Amino acid sequence: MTGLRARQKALRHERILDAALLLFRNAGYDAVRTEDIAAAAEVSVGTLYNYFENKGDLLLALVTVEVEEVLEQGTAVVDGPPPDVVLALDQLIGGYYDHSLVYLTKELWRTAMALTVQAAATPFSLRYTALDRDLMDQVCDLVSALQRRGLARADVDAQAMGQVIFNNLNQMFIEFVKVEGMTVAALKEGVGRQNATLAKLLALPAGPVHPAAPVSHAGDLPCRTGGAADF
Amino acid sequence: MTGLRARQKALRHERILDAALLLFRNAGYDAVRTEDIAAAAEVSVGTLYNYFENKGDLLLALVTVEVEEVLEQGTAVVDGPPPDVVLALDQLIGGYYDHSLVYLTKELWRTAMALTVQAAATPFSLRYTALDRDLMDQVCDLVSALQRRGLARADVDAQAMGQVIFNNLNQMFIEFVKVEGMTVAALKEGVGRQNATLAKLLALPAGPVHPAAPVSHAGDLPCRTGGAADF
DNA sequence: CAAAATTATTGAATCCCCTCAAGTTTAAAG
DNA sequence: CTTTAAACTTGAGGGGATTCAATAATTTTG
Repeated sequence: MTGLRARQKALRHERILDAALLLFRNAGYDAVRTEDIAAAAEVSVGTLYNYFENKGDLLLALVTVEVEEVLEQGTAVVDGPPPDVVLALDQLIGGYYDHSLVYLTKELWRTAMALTVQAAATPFSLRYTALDRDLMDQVCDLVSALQRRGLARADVDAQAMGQVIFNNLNQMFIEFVKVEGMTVAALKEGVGRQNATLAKLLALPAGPVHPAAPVSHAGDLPCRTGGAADF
Repeated sequence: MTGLRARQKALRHERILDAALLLFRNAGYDAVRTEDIAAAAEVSVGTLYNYFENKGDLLLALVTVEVEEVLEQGTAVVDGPPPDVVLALDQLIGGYYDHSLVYLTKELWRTAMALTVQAAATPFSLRYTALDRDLMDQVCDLVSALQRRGLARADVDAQAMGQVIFNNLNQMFIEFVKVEGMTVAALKEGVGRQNATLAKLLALPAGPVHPAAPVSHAGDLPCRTGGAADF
């Protein structure tokens, strides 16, 4: 069986995360002191910093759980999208948005997104950035899938289009969490209008397409986004 | 002539901003203490807080200057865009990007963008949000202008398309400032590829367009973005 | 099983942002 | 030119995140 030390470590780790989530949700990120979290988790402040780099990293650990679930949920849509560009985008992106407030509040999202922009390289900040990349790839994959099924123009760079769609939905989400009063429905409506505009352009031309310059697909491989870090 | 008090106030205000910019640029935002800024500006810490809400507000005051100049510079492109969608977008957006590192460093941009996401309602945070809105409107206006000149499909919602293009360029800028090693050229290349993809779809169809469902333009009025706050 | 080695925990001390009561300077009133 | 009022400046102190030297718990070794 696993050593005592390992078991205690896992227990403490979980107690800290649980305590942080509860306190953050109830009182808000800023109002919660590291001392409060430590007390609720029945450890000392020093121990808390043994498990997480800093207060922000603790929040990001919670956020990554949320994003992982969203990502998992999205695979179903990519694998079997509705037979329509608008519907497919609405379903994938709507799924993201619907899930976003299950664990976290807008205030926690604001703080988390702020942290990922500035915090250079804490473990969970890197993890979050990777997950963001995965989400973008998922959108790219959906565009590809729609093309393969003949539901969208094939002579379009699916990766570039996916990036645009993702960056837009991401930025719109930021606006959403910045405005306390805005509902998920309103967010969906705004993004829906933008996606409808793109979908219209992605629709197949009336006549049969002369297959000029179809973008190479590398078979059915999912499209991996060329990373900014590669530049 | 203006009273002594008013003159001293203006002087102090400027000294504080100058000192902050110099120190922030040289040492980085986090490494500079409010005490350092106060000392460099020859005021006390308390006075500094009489002029700005907090350390972040001081940075945002510097950022808004940058954005105001970018916005001003962009009007020329909207008023007389190059006769091609790709060129027009490259010129407007390239102008934004080229200007971005004149006063500020990537680190300062990261901090500033993080602040605008979380800081609900300090004076300069609101000011920055408004400027961001103006930038988005400028992109929308450019799309409109291209349509009016017959350079882009008229049956496209210019506002929605402008929002998408802006959100994308904005998000790409965030990625740019997150990666220290990435050059402006690399940023432009990435966004250029995305915009080229959109531009291709925006191009006029080969034959004469049957004017089905042209989006109403409300004359030549610039398009004001429906605000998130309106929901 | 006791001693040594390793790994974790602890909380007092440090650092920095920001506040506010007391003091100072400028302007207005008499 | 005083006196009074208004506006502004000041810096010590409060509060919270983070560190680290001392201490304790667990594991390994002989």
